[in-house]
Amino acid sequence: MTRTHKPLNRDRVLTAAARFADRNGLAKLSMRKLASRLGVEAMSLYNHVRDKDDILDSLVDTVIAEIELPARGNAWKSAMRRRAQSAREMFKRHPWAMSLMESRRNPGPASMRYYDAVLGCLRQAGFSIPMAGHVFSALDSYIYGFVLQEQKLPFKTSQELAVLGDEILKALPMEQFPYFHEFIVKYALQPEYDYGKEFEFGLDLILDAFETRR
Amino acid sequence: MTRTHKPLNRDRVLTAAARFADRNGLAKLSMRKLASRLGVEAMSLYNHVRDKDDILDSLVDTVIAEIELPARGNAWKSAMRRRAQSAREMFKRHPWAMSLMESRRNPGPASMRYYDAVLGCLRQAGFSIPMAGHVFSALDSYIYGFVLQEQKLPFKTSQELAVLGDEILKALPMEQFPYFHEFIVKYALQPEYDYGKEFEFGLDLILDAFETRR
DNA sequence: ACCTGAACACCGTTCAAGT
DNA sequence: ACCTGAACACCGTTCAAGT
Repeated sequence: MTRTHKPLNRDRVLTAAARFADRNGLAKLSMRKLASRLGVEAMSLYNHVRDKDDILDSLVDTVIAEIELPARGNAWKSAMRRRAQSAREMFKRHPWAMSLMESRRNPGPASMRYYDAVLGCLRQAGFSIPMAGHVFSALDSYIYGFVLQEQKLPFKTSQELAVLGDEILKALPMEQFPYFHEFIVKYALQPEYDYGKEFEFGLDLILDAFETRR
Repeated sequence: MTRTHKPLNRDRVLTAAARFADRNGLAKLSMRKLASRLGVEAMSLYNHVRDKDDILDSLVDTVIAEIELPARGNAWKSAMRRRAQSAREMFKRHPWAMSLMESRRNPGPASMRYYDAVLGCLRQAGFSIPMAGHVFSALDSYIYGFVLQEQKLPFKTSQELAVLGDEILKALPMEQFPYFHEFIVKYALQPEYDYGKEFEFGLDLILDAFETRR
C-alpha cells in the first residue's frame, strides 16, 4: 500500500518469498503477490532475480543452510543422528521445502557445504569412499522419504487421528482389508501411537547396520 | 481438431491425463490442453471430473495400482525386494508421480489394497503388528527417498556425468570442498560408477537388519 | 539504477445457453 | 446428458516508458 522507502534487493525478495511460503504455502506464491507484500509491482522483482525459477532454486539452498552440519570430531553415529533430526525439523518449519527439493536440480553453495561436511564426517570415522557413499545415500533417502510420508499423513496428532478414526474405519471394511484394518484398530488408533516415533527406529536401524560394516 | 465421436468419460480423461504427463511433464498439464487432446473444450471435462484436483488425486491411485503387490506365500524378504523394485520402476515410467504423491493426501482404493497386501505379507512372515509397522515405514521411506534423490541428479548415465564432469569440478574447488571433491574425482566420475546401484545396497541393508529383529 | 503500465499468452472455473 | 462461448479472476514475463 504505502510506498516503502527501503530499497529492494535480492535478499529482501528471497526472505519475503520464504516467509510467504511458510505462511500461505508454495502454491499461493506468485510474483504478483510477493511484489505486493514488498510494496512494489511484480515487474520490479525482475530487477533483482532472474525469474521465478531463480527464486525457487535459491529457496532450496537457503533451507538447506538451516540443516545443522555434523560437528567435527563427534562420533559419526551421533553426528549423523543429529543431522537427520535437524533436517526433519527444518522440513517441519518449511513444509513447502520438500516439494521444492524434488523439482530443483541445481545445487547451490549451502548444498555443497552440506555434502562436504557429511562426507568428511564419514571419512574421518573410517568409512571407505564407496562405503561413505552408501551411508550418505541410504541415510538421505531414509530422511527425505520419511518426511515425505509424514507430510502425507492426513493427521498430525493422535487426537486428530482419533477424530478421523470413524471415517477411516468406514472406508476400511475388515473383509476386504483385514491386515490394514487390524493395523489401524489394534495399533494406530491407540492413544500412545505416534507415527513420528517411527523416525528414530528406522534411523537407528540403519546407523547400527552401518556400524557393523565400518 | 476434427470432432471425435467417441463419447467422453471419466476413464478416458484420466488415461489421457497420465499420457500427457508422461510425455510433457506435470507442469504442462492444463485443463485446456488436456481437453484439446481429447478433441473437446476445457469446460467439457467438468462433466466427468470434479476439478483438476480430482484428476490429480486419481492419477496417484492409478499409478500405485502399477506397483506389484507382494505375492502370498513368498519369503518376506524377496517379496519386499520385488515390490521395492517394482515401485522404483513405476516412478521411472512416471517421473511426475513422485511430486504428486507428496501433495495428495487422499488414499484411493489401490493405495489401500497396497497397504493391506504389504502388511499381510509381513504379518504372515511372523512380524508383530508394531514391527510390521516399523518395516513398512522404514522401507517405504527408503524407497520414496531414494527415488526422489535419483530424480534430483542432473545426469542419468555415467556418460552424461562424464560430460558434466569438468563443469562439476570447476564449481567444486578442492580447498573448499575436500571430501566432496575426493568423492567425485576418485569415485563418482569413474566409469563403473552408477548411482542406481546404491538402491540395492541400502535396500538389502534394511531388509537384513529387520530379519534379525523378526 | 530502479520502478511501472500496458500488453501478451497463458491458467482454473462458473454459468447460462445451446443441442 | 453432454458440450460450449463468454466471462471472471487469476498467472509469469517482456518491453518501452518513466524517474
